Amino acid sequence: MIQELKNSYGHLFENELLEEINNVAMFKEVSEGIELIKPGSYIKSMPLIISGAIKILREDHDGDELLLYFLERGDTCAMTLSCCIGHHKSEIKAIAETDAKLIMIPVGKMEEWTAKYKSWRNFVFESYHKRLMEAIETIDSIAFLKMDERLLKYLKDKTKVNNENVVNNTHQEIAYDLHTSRVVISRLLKKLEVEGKIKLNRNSIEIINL
Amino acid sequence: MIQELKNSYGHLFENELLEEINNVAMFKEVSEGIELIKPGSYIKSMPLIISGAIKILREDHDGDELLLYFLERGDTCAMTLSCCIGHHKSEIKAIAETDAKLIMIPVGKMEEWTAKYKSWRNFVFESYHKRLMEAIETIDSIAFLKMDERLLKYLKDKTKVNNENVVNNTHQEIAYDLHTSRVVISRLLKKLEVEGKIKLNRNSIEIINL
DNA sequence: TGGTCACAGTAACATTGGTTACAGAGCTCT
DNA sequence: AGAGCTCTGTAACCAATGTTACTGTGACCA
Repeated sequence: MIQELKNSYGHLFENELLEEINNVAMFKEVSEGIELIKPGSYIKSMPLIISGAIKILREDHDGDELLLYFLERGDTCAMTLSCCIGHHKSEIKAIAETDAKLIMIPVGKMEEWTAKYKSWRNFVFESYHKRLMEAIETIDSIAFLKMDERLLKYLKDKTKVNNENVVNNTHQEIAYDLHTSRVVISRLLKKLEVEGKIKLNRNSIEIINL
Repeated sequence: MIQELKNSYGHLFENELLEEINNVAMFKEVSEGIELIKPGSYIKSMPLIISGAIKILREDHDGDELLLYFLERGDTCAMTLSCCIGHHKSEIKAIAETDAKLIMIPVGKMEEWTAKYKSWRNFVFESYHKRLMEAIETIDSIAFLKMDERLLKYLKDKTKVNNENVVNNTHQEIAYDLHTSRVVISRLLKKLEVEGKIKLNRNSIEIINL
């Protein structure tokens, strides 16, 4: 584990902290589609992402959902952070977007490291900042963009986190993430295909030129 | 200053920290409508709110804006926090919603106190958590609610932070906060008046029963 | 090979929200 | 009182998005 840890977090943490993490943390591999966090649950450990991507969703009382953002290598979940520290319930849902490798850190250590390591404090603050900015960026998208622009942004984000130019999703799945209906997505995707920006196939979308 | 500080933050911080704050911080009074933070600016001190309310807005490239949330007594600005610590630019706009009293803490002390005082760390983390939750609540509103419900929520929030059952705003001002048009707001307000929930006057809205 | 199923395409329509235009009402200043 | 201003009410219309319903098609399986 120590090697993977160093690859992803070596530039952030001093050796002593890396050692500590290596001693107490648990390595975890998850497959695409696995639900990592359920809304309303309490969380006992905090994930550092080594590889892969996690998608973070918000769910309303009717079970409607909306994609908030993706987490990637070097990221951690700010919601988990504050749940661990403040002992709040999770307010979000996390699903493995791809197969992913995680390092799970027990809650107890976090408070201790926050006092002890400046690099850890910086990491935690930086994580909060990034997540807050992502949430605000999501607000921008919903408030200021029309659905066609949101869809474009979605496709771009997807290709980025998946690191390939094919999006393997049905129109219905995309509709859930953007909190709209399947028909709307089909309509807009068709338009993008006519414009030559994408190529539509069953269960997948090939990105030509966004 | 020390007395007002103790009234608002005495339950959060130990005496030693309160003393330190008292020594280095600057007391500041602002009038309603004053712009405290401009988007794109760098921030050199962090405000603790003693009284009054601050409204936090997001602005897009065209100057369109959207209300994110209000800050009240006991709150601080998470954006300022991360700007100070991470030396990022401000991504938001802050305007005094009412006359307000603030205590301004110089950036330099924050890092120091984070290492030194557990209560300060908790305060900072708790602030981040609250702001992240407020941002997500805003996402909920935009994504899941229709304009009439958003307007209702807005009126409720307003009466809460202003602590009175009259909202002193024009329809145009409300429209800006909710990022819609004046006509839409007038239309919906009229509907609420017909339903007996509010009473409309020039430049103000009396809340009867939301 | 035919049945079944999930997925995608499309039309027709409903609803919400945004736009334009104009009239009237209240305030302020002279 | 009258001019000029801002604010509000309302109608008519338009655009974007959501809904319903139906069709076709590829994939898979018995």
